[in-house]
Amino acid sequence: MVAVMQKQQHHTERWGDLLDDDGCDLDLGVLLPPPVVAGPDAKGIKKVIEYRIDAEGNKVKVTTTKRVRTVRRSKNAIERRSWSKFGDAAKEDAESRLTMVSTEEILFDRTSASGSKAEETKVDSLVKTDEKVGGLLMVCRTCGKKGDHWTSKCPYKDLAPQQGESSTDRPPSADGSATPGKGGAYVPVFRRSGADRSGVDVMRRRNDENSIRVTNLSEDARDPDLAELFGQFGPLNRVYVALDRATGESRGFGFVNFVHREDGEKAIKKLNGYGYDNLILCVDWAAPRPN
DNA sequence: AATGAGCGT
Repeated sequence: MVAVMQKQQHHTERWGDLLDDDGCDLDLGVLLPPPVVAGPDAKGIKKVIEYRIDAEGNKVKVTTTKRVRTVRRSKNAIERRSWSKFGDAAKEDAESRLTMVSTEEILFDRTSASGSKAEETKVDSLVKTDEKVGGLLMVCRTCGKKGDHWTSKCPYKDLAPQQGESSTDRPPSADGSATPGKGGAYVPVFRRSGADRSGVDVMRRRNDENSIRVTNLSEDARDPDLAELFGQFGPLNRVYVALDRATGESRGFGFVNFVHREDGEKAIKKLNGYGYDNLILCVDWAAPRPN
């Protein structure tokens, strides 16, 4: 709300006279009283009293009253202030070193990914050789099928026990073919005699379910940084910052897998929109990983 | 603006 409170007597000087040669109104400040600022008070009301010259050259007192936007922090932002420090800030005496003015010249150009054609061709031929050999040797350790798929591609691989567990249940048969059950029907490892059938410890599923995607990561945030930041909410299965394979630079996003989904929920609520390094994190559930 | 690796009988 701007109100012209009071017109004072007609000023004899004209705009042109008040301006210097460049048209700058440098002299105005001298001719007019300085503005007076009051508040904002408890209700956020701020008053400014200033003097101006209006279009007709009249000296005018202007009182401006407005409600000033109070600095409103999100509940999360307030709560974050009570967090214990992590990263560099956790180090003793770090406070004074965290923020500094750099005199370095900083270039923002990014080098393009390198990799020569010659190398690629070489790798290609190696892969072909491998496949020839692999075609003969490829026997899935989980289901015993030959020449069909690698162990890691086995449709039963998610049900396979952890390495070193119950693998002694059934030594490989003499002919080298692994683990067909009695009568020839396939018996998954976890159902074979002596195996723990509780389905709790033995079934090792790769848990990609509680996977969270973090984008807008700063260039120098790495796995341990994510682990530290997200680990505050609960145990993690995995932390991964996507790197450019050629340059090793961070691609600015990453993933975090929580053991418990609720912890993931909390992390998203608290960290989405959270400023980390110089950027505002974007945190949400990740889309399932493609094959 | 943006959705992840590698191991290899």
